[in-house]
Amino acid sequence: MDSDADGYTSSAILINYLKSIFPNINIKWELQEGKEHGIILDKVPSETNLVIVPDSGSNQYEIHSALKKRGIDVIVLDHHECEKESEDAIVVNNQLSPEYPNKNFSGAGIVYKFCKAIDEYLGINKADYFLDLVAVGNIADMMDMRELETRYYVLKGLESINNSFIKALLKQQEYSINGVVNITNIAFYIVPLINAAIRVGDEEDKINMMKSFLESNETVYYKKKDIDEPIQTATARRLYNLKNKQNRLRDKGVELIEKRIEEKRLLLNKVLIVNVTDILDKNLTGLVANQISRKYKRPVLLIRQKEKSTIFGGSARGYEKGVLKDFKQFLQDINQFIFCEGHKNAFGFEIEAEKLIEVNDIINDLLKDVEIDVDEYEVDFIIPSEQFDTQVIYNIHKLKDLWSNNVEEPLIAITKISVNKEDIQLIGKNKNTLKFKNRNIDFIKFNYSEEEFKKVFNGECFVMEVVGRCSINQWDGKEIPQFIIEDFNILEIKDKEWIF
DNA sequence: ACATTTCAACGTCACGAAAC
DNA sequence: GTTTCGTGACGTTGAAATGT
Repeated sequence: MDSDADGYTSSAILINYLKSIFPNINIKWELQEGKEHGIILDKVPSETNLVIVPDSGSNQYEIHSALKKRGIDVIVLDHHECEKESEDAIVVNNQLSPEYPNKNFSGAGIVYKFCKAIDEYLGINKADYFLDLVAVGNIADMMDMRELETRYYVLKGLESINNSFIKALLKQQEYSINGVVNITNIAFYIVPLINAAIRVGDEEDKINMMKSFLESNETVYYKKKDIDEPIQTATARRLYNLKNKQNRLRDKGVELIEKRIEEKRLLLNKVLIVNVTDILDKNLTGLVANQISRKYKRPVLLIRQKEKSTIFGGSARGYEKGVLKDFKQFLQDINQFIFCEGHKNAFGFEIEAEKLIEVNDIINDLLKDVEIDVDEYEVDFIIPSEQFDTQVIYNIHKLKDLWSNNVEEPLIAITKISVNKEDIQLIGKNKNTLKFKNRNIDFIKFNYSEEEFKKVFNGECFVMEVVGRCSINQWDGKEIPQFIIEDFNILEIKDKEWIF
């Protein structure tokens, strides 16, 4: 099984399902150690009858043939693109089938469909019980949620969480999740825990995670409280701590890279290209790249020399708020990379070492007239403040369970807001939350420092435009509609404006 | 989410007893 | 008299737990 969240969930669906209908079935599972995918030939035990590969393995043609020669059947349950259908394995892959229109269904989804087919064959209905795992797998694998079938199963899965480990993870995060099990909360508070275990956990952590997904009824001694607790509870807590550990490691990495950027004066470039060979853990490259691009407000390429070769590989991040909205396309158009694969603003790449300097020059030339670190927002709605009311907020909030990958919560610009100085304040324990009221709606901006406040709000009345998102603040049993500011602009400073 | 508090592990240093 | 070894106090560090 693959070592990513979709790999874990798809394998768990398969094993849990098979065990539920064939209680005496003998299943052995094997974890992939690194980022490799598919079957490892040497790890297939000699007495094996059947190998099933969830979430990968479509293109392991030679391995399929080798296993076939040993008299072992292979079933591939995959959603990754590949050249052709293997002749020596049974391949279930939505990308290969012209008959099956849904190309945005992850490994967990394909495994579910496979179980559904067994259901039909046996005249039973057991696969649906595992839709919670289907949901987590598809959310984790960033499937396009505009795909109606995928979204249907995801929402259905989240309606009833059956898996004891997902339950334990939700319990661990109950403070943040606040009882709302929707796509956003799974994506922000559950999936990152699984990913943290995969990135910075050790072998034992990963095995415990899989056991937990497999509904193991093992208990673990919890020394601090002197009790035995279910492995699911212990693992959920462990993953939470691993997430903290990951954050610390990430921040340490960011510090090192920042130092390098300064020493090498890399900010003179429009796109940051930083060599991180030997100074940054491989598993953290993407996370660190995120932080760096956010901090310096520009796209970043963290590169690393591939062992014993002249090729550099690495992790790229676009600056989403910036002028370049599709960094991958931008780099592909330069035509110098061996490949760029992944999402628009988060992807991996490889390039010949000798081309790096040239690429840097090309980028600087292409962007020579562009101010790279300026924020530019693509908003979904522009609403003049006099048309903005609480009804808008309620209407958007009603849809909160739909927000997901490619179905993002709308980003809204409110224009022509006029506020008097005395209606603007810094609140909170740390005095770092900006708040003002306009036409009876609270506008909030988090993390706004006192010195910034003094510098910017220097005058009597301010005309501004803001971009941000609608939300409803639930506090003390009350629901208060509010607008969370992401960024704002002051257009004009005037004398005080009287309402009457 | 993030800050703060608590806990556990580790290294090191000093001291003294035992070994040489 | 010198070296080695073990022990325990102490401080440092990072992990884990808790609190809001």
